[in-house]
Amino acid sequence: MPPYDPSAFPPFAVTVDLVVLTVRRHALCALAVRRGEPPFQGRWALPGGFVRADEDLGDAAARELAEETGLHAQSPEGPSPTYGAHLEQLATYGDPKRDPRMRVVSVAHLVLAPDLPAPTAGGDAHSARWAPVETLLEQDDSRVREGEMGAPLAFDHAKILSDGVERARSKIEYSSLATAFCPREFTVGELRRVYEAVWGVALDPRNFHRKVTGTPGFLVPTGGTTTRQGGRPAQLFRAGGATLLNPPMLRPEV
Amino acid sequence: MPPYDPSAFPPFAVTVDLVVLTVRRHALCALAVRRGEPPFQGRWALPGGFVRADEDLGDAAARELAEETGLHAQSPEGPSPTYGAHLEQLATYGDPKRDPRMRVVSVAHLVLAPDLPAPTAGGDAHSARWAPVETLLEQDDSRVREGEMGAPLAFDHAKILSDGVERARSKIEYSSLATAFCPREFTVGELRRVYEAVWGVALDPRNFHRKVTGTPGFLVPTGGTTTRQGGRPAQLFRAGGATLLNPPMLRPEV
DNA sequence: ATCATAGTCGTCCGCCTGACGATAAACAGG
DNA sequence: CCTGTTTATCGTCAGGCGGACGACTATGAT
Repeated sequence: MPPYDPSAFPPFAVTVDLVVLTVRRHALCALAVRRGEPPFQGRWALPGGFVRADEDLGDAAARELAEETGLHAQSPEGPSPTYGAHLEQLATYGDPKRDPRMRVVSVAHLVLAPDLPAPTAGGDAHSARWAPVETLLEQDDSRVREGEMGAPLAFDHAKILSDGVERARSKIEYSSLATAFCPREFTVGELRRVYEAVWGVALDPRNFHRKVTGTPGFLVPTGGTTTRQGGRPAQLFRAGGATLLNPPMLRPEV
Repeated sequence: MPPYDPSAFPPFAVTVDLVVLTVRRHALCALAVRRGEPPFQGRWALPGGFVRADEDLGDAAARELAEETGLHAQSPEGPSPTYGAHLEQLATYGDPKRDPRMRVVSVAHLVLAPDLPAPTAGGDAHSARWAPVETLLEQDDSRVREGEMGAPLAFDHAKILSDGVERARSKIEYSSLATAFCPREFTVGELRRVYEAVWGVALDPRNFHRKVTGTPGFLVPTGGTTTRQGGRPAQLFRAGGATLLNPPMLRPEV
């Protein structure tokens, strides 16, 4: 079987970009890296890179994630033996003008990770940091301010980040994915603060407690307790086997 | 700004594949085309083709859709002036071995269309037909039978079709997308048959009627009635402005 | 000892849904 | 014309779940 005539189709570069989300200090944060070369030199961007010649898309995303954060990605099917982050494909962005240099199609992936100490400056990223998603998104192109994080994200990364945040917000409604933001063992209150940070709302602690402990397979108690949040000791839980929440967790109106 | 060194990244071909779903004779059906050339010559596959050099991904999907079916795709943002089908990006498939000829990344799109007369044999597809999704999916690789539709779909198209069907099944739960399967004006019973075909279940006509007519913005009455389904005349409705159903339509257990 | 903080259990009420009876309006056939 | 069949539409009732909120518990801080 002869290979395609290379002139019969347009050549593309294919990259993966990562929306890595975590909850830090009651705020939903995303990982951003500072670009060290044109275009958009000095601007913040989502981590990412080229897909290698013999690499699947998910593998490329997991490799970039490990290079940027040291996180071991957890494949969607079956939990991996080591504790890691949730990784799933988000969407693909292929506007012909999204990269001024050439035609680049980017397959964006969404990563939900527990709070990490600090981004490792390893890899080819010159610097990396966690930033609240509102900070990264509020910079619209009309008013580019100077300062710490004053310019909008490079390329179409604001759109990608926005899509990733929206996916996370809706997905924790009907799945147990919010536990991906928590450490291996966590309390009901810690899980509630995840929902509050991702949705940007306040939830009633009593109704939340009733809901999550009453959903079969969502949480399994480990037997231990902790007082790391202050107050009365709270039971520790681990994520249960259930992945779908039925009925879903209801996001409060407006 | 210098362009990339073409040797600095691997070359990819980028295609779009379409999962075009409709409801025909109480069954969820997908559009399949017969391949006229290797690989998988003579086998059924999803319609699709190369993305052009200066074409966005959604535009390529809409173009392929028009070539295969004559359908005018309705962009996600804002209904287009002419009546058309719903089109959205589904997922991207990039296994290095998914096409034996070369590295091909396929951005699959999902199309929900009302019942069409018959697929137009135009375009480069040698033949096209609607087939129930179970027929297309039940052929596993272990037992390739002869006959009308006896072989599994080409490439990884069974996986793509399966993902598209799953997306459609879950999306009609919490959105008004089921109306995309209906003609411009339709009855509550016709809409119910859409849900029954997509989910493969029987729904209570009275509870369904109460639910859909009680959800604000889902349906707007046109004033007319029809007896095309037999029995007592039924009110005609058009899809309302609401896109999200809150609370969602509940899919019966098991 | 007192207060602040966080966690956990219970109660009440309204809304939604599933199950299902009853009526209405067409058509087919005798 | 009458009757049976089909589909549409309206009502009723009970159970479940979620929002609002009171009450109590168990820590650490002052």
